[in-house]
Amino acid sequence: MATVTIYDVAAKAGVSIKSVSRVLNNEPNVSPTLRTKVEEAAASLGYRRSLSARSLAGASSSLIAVLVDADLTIEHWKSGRGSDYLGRLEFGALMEARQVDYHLMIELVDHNSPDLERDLMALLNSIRPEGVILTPPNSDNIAVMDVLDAAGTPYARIGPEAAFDRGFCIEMDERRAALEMTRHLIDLGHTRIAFVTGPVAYGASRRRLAGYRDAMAEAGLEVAPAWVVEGDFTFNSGALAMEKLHQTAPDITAIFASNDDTALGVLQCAARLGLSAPGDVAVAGFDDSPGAGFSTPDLTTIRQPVAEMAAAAAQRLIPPLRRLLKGDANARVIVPHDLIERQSTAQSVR
Amino acid sequence: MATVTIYDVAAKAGVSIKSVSRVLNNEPNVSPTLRTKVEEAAASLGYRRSLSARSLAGASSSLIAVLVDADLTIEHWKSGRGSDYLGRLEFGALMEARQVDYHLMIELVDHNSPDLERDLMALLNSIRPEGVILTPPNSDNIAVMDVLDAAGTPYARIGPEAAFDRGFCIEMDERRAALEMTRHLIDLGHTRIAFVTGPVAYGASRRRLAGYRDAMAEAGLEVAPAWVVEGDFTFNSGALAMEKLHQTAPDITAIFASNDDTALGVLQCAARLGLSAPGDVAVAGFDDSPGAGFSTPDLTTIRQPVAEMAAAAAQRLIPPLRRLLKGDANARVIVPHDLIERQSTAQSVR
DNA sequence: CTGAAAGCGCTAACAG
DNA sequence: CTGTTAGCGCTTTCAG
Repeated sequence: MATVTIYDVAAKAGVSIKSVSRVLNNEPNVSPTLRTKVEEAAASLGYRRSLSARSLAGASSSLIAVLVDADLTIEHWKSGRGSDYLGRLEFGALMEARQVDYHLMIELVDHNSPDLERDLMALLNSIRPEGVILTPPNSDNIAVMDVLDAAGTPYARIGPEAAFDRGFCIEMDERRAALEMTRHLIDLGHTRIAFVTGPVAYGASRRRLAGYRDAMAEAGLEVAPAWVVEGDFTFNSGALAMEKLHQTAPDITAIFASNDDTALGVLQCAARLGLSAPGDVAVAGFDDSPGAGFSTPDLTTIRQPVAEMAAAAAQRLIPPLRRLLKGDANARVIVPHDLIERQSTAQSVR
Repeated sequence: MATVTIYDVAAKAGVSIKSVSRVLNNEPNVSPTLRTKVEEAAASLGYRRSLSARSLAGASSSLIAVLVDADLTIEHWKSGRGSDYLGRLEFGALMEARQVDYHLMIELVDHNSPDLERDLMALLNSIRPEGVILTPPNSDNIAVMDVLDAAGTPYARIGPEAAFDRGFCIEMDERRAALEMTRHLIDLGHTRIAFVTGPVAYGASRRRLAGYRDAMAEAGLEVAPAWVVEGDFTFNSGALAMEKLHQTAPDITAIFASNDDTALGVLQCAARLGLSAPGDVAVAGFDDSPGAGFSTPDLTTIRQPVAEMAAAAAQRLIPPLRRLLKGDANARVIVPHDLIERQSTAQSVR
């Protein structure tokens, strides 16, 4: 396992190490002959540049760091609310990164740790990533962005809520998606459509609610106050909302919940109340979380394009990829979503 | 953003860089005074060693690579069968790694690419990880293990199927878990219990089936041939199995499916056939995938301790952590699982 | 117990 | 177009 170094390649090709370096980095001023010689030597030796040497010598570290929130992850488990969000995110970023030999490093941060800034600074100091991908809730963490800006490290924020002038913002149009889903229900013949919100503190909740209202207004449908019930993105809150709606607005024919967990709760409670879905009440969710496809009935929902968002982030953070984007590398990107139609909204209203 | 180097710390502490290095690496022969001085200087400067410099100078790279299969991930999405497996795995490894300032790198590999060996070798050459975590199906990829062995890079295999003498094997006792689940059904009063298998090619499938048979035998219950139906870990195969069982073995009172997706399919088909669960038929799954907690009824299942397995892997791969393990660092680890009792097996047989 | 010197593999600046 | 010379920040010799 003798390590193959640039010297070995240079020796084999009969040139200087600088020439090898030039070829490897696609620098100008290299004769085709030399290029060929070097490439052949490198290939035959199975040579690969050492990341650390490169990084130490001042070139790119070829590293993208993904900052994942520890608290949120733990909370998700405890509440039994896991998702493949992270897996999809990483995959999307990785598919881009691997093309140009970049690597992905996953780091845990506590978004409300008092040492956050010190820790983050230390992290940057120690691994020197070329770019950082911020996942919620760190996508909106001012302290994190400040440290990153101070370090001069570019960052992409997945699903940011505000301050859209900082970093690269990679989003989906949640308001629009909620509008489309509501419109979908209206097209199915529903007119009395209830909405279960998420926690008011979340911008996503507010945007989804706004989209619902947009669609209703657009169709000239009034929204009775009783139709909008507060939830908190959990299964339980969905069940409670269903119960409440059953009492205060029994004449509704469709319920649009702010996320899938909530919608699943609605579904379960409806069954308990003897209401069939979609027969008595159509139900729609948001996120396309795992499980949405396996409920009875399976859930009509909006698929968040997580992998695509991560890919867009990677394209903006990795210089060789950004160059390919040319002028399209806007700082704010809206990635298209999908409406996935399943059984929970299957038939039109009787 | 002037980078803080070991020289800055040495200057501030009034010692040589070698002394700083000694303190940082917990080397012997350091006077307490010196140690304190250095530690204070380092802390006040917010100093953090550069990973690349350390790695280049021949010390540990402080890197653990996680090899994730690209094909499998893509396939999971297409089939709508996402899970939080990867998220849990990374979290478990990260919680250990961060304690000793190790980092996690995620790499995609195609387990059946023809260039697998070349690519992997190049990867090792370029990032020089201290250890590698192999996730299925690469946990059993001989070619991968050969490359790793040749490079002298330690590796931990999550959920290996065979060749238990290679690398660190981190497993759960699937046979035992299946036995316990079956026993649980028997304790509930069931005697006619069906089993839906996974794909025969998977060792996990075979072990789960064996556990089922163990428990039945142990209770002196015979297994009618019609009770064991072949599935393939998908939702659809569960629905098909339920249909088949309804025709060929209508008198069964419980169904144990090899994984949650399959169990969810069973559940849905049962509902379609007018069978209530758990009233007419109790249903149990395996994996505790997201969604298992949100079905109607929610699913009794076995929780795979993925995070714990990853933690065990990290402990064995990261030298400073392994030292803490002392003699307990066996090459083969069985991590305890949990049986999660939910509504789908709620009441005992009528 | 402590320090000075050498060099890991690479790129950057400066020559030719 | 190509090569030489210094380092990057650290750990490892090897001397005190």
